[in-house]
Amino acid sequence: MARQLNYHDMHAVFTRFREIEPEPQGELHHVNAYTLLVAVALSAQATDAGVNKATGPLFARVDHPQKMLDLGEEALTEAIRTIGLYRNKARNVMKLSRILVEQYGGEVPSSRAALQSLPGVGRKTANVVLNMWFRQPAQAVDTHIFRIGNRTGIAPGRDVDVVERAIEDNVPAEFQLHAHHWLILHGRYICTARKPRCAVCPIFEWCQYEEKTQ
DNA sequence: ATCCCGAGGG
DNA sequence: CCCTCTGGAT
Repeated sequence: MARQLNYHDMHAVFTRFREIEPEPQGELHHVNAYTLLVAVALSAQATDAGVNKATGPLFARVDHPQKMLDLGEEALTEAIRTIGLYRNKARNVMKLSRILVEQYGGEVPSSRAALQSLPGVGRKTANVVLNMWFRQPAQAVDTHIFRIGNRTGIAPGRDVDVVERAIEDNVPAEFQLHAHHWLILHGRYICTARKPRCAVCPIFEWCQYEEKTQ
């Protein structure tokens, strides 16, 4: 496993990310806090492109938890069938929508505890909503960030909560808010799981990945 | 540790 | 064919 990069190298790495993309954006389609929450919940073990394909038509009509209740679980299941794990996801989104209507006035709560108490919403999903909607420096650790953290030395750790803490503790404060999307986009397009594109990697000189090419 | 699960890429 | 994709609940 890679060693944690020191402060100097961490600063250099994120400075490079910022030079390439000053305002990194997520790629999950959404129109408000509710649709963001649903989109992120649907994105488990699925690609953003795959989720967007299903949520485009869905969110055009359903952009509020009450409308989701009106739509019904059968129709939702059909609408998201092309996404993986669709039965569990449809069931969870229906339950979650009911809770939002009955307990939160149809709004998406802004506390981690409230978010994580929703069915189908774990720590990662809660962190993404906290980061993207409520603009908190929450560090969601997904498959990309776990892989990259360990390959590069940006945030090494055997499990996700160790990686999450490594990011909180070692990413310089000025980069905390955008760290999530910089790392996601790097993982999606450069440091891919299968054949990482080391030849075009902007942080190659700091990377500790033992199997890196070039 | 296992299950859920379709789409896309190699 | 096999692997991967912004995980969560049991």
